Amino acid sequence: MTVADGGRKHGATRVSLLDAGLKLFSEKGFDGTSVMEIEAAVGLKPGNGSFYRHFKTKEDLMEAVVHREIEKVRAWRAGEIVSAKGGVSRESLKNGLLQSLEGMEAIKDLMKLLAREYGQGRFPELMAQLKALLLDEGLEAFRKEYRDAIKTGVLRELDPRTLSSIVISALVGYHLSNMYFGAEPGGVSRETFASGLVELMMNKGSE
Amino acid sequence: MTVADGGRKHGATRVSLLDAGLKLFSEKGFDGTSVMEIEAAVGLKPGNGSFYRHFKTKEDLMEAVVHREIEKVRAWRAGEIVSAKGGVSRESLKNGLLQSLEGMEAIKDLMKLLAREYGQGRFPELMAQLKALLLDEGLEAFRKEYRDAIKTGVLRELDPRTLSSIVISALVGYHLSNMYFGAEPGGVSRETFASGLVELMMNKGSE
DNA sequence: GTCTATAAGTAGATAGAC
DNA sequence: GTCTATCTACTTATAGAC
Repeated sequence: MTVADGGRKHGATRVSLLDAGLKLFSEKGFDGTSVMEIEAAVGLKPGNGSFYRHFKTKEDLMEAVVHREIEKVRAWRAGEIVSAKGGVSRESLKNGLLQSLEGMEAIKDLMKLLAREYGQGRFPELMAQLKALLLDEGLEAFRKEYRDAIKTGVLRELDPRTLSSIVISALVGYHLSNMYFGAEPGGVSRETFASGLVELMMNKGSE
Repeated sequence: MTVADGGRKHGATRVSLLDAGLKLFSEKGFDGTSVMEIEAAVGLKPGNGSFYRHFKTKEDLMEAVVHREIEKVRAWRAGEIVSAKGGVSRESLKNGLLQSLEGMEAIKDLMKLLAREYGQGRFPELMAQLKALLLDEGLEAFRKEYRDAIKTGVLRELDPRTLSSIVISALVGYHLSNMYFGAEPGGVSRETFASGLVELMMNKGSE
């Protein structure tokens, strides 16, 4: 047990419990998931409290689950700072949007968890962290990218903050609709959605 | 008890229970809300089961709550079919968007409830109804409105279905961000958001 | 229509054998 | 690190007095 990993305990069962926790909490909610179910999901005899050899409480598991997912997102973000140098094009914009949608897809369960538990008053610090990570940081990244592109006349003349807000809202809305209802809004595919959004963002003559 | 109201029972306590149910279920979830809490919220002595003189089960209250809210939405929609005749303008578009945002604001609790309980497997018919009401019908209304405006060259040349999907996704994303995080995405006000979105939708020279 | 009282079940959590 | 057994608290729901 090193200092660097903050006292993380190893063990396959612990990892399985984290996996099962993420899945069950996001599907059925924190309250809706019993420790018995979690035990059963990882092959432990349910109702015997073997769970408590790995986590102090159910809340404890919740925190560990979210922290692990947050680290995953941070790692993904770190490898993602490529930021198309050499100007903004239809293709680079579209790719950026699709990448964001894929990023959200990758943390589907985390987003579901957030949507389900946020505002309940429980885990306030955890949820604040998630909000900053998913909304604030994402918005800031878009804003920077669009600011310059607007100056060059490639993108429509619009306050970069407003444009970023619209774009990220559209992406989040599209993703959530997919996530919750299992269907693309209006049957519009990811590709078409991204292309259409790029079309709206760009000035007509621009390439 | 008339036939027309489907056997609705009158009584102030029942109405209070519906109000408290909507509030508590949307805030803390169905599982996270106990019958005791609901009783306490309406001034009944908690834990004595007086609740059960009004509703057969807790599930029963949930269904009654959602049905009442659905009726509210339908009534609101019915009075809403004004649909700016005489062409689409910047102002009429913006007003339409703002009206949609206000509509979502008005059913905030219902949307929160939907987000929290949908996909949990419980109340599947109820949730399917909500989805159709909020997403499908809203999208169809937008699509019809935009179809003609695109033909006249006022709006950008884009498949009406795609445009509707983008617009409704943006509105939903913006609203959810407000709802969950208590802050406008990027600090962009409703007015600015709607204006910006209209700007993106319209052709540059159009009025 | 609200109260007292309570039944029956299930939740989170612990002690200790193996 | 999993199992048996159990404690305590809380939940939904009911029976019956007023």
